[in-house]
Amino acid sequence: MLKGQSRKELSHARIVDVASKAIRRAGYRGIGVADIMKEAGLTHGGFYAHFDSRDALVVEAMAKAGQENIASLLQATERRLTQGGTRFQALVETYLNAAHIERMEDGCVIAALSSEMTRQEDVVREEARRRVDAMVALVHSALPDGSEESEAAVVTATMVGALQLARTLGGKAGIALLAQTRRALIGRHQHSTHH
Amino acid sequence: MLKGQSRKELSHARIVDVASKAIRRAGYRGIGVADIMKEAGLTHGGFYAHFDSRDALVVEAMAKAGQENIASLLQATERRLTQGGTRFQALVETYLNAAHIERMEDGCVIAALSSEMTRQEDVVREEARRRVDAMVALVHSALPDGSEESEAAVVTATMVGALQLARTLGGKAGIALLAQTRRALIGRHQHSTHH
DNA sequence: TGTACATCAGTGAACGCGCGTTCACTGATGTAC
DNA sequence: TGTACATCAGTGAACGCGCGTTCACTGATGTAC
Repeated sequence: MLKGQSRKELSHARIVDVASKAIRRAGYRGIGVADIMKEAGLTHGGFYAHFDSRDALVVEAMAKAGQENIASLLQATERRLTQGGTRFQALVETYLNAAHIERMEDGCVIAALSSEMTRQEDVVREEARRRVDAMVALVHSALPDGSEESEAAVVTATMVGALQLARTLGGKAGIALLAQTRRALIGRHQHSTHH
Repeated sequence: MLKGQSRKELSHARIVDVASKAIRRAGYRGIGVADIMKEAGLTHGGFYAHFDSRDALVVEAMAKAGQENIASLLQATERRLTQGGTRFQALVETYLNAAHIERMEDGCVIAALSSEMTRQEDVVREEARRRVDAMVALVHSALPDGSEESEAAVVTATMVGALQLARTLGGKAGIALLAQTRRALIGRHQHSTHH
């Protein structure tokens, strides 16, 4: 057997992938072990050969979701950059895009889960913290050189909060909130190149 | 019987009060009907004489929590105003106070539940929308005359997002994020009196 | 003022269901010789 | 190359538990006369 990944590793990756979408769509407790296994083409009995507990899967699923988020934000930002504007502007326009209101399962894991994070077991909370740190670092990297990390944290909080409220409001009000938040963030940071 | 509230009304109010704290502490699904009734000094069997369903209680609990939030923000803002500063500054300093990180059960119902709101049944989502609208209106009323409601919505999103991330980060990082967000919001809006 | 009855608020057992977890087993894959 | 055996990944029934909801019943409160 010389394949890059064993059969078990492939199954494992499929389960984590399904779970990373499930927790974003339905929340930490919104989908059960049996459903996740089924969606991954397996039966629930085999679950504990892959994970010590449901929470162990949740941790891996959050990590996967966060890494996907960062990768696709970087990629979309790069694409948008070719159309002019600053890197920060491109990031904000990608994250606060109206399309991000729907398809939560492919969206930001922090926006999907943040108000539930403090209520999770320690291992899960720790991963949540890592996700927030990684997102802040990404925003920081898009801000002009010399910007403070704390500034990136405020921007992150604004984007996450706006996306959540836009989802709750829904419809035109939601889209309008995202648009207004984009304008506010971009307007505010366009002159900050001389930091 | 000439009391202002009947025995049943008193029980009802107690149940709603317990639930309004429970959902903020533990989330929409974090506490069961039986526990809520017990905490209100009753047994679970009587629940359905008060509410058509668990969700019906959740709606009332959210409304209660939101009204309490607004009342106590107004009160605390007023108190802080006597020490100088603008009304907006007083509101931001109240909401983004380090004390708000803990004691979630007495804190902002939106920050406690926002990422779960989109996943609830319609009646609950509708109440969630009302809570967001009410909070935006409160922020709007604290901004200088002539400010746009959309500006208030962005501020609300920023405060809610910052509080959630601060809770997730915890410790010094959380407190620092709140402080930084306070500074950002207040600095940005202190010159906007001439709107 | 007292008795008889009706209504009301709450009790506690029971229901059906879904969930996380365990475990004895099976069929497929890989290894020894 | 072929046979015998060991390991591995996954199966499916079963467990204990907690939850929302229902319901027959009880004790207290209020009303009629």
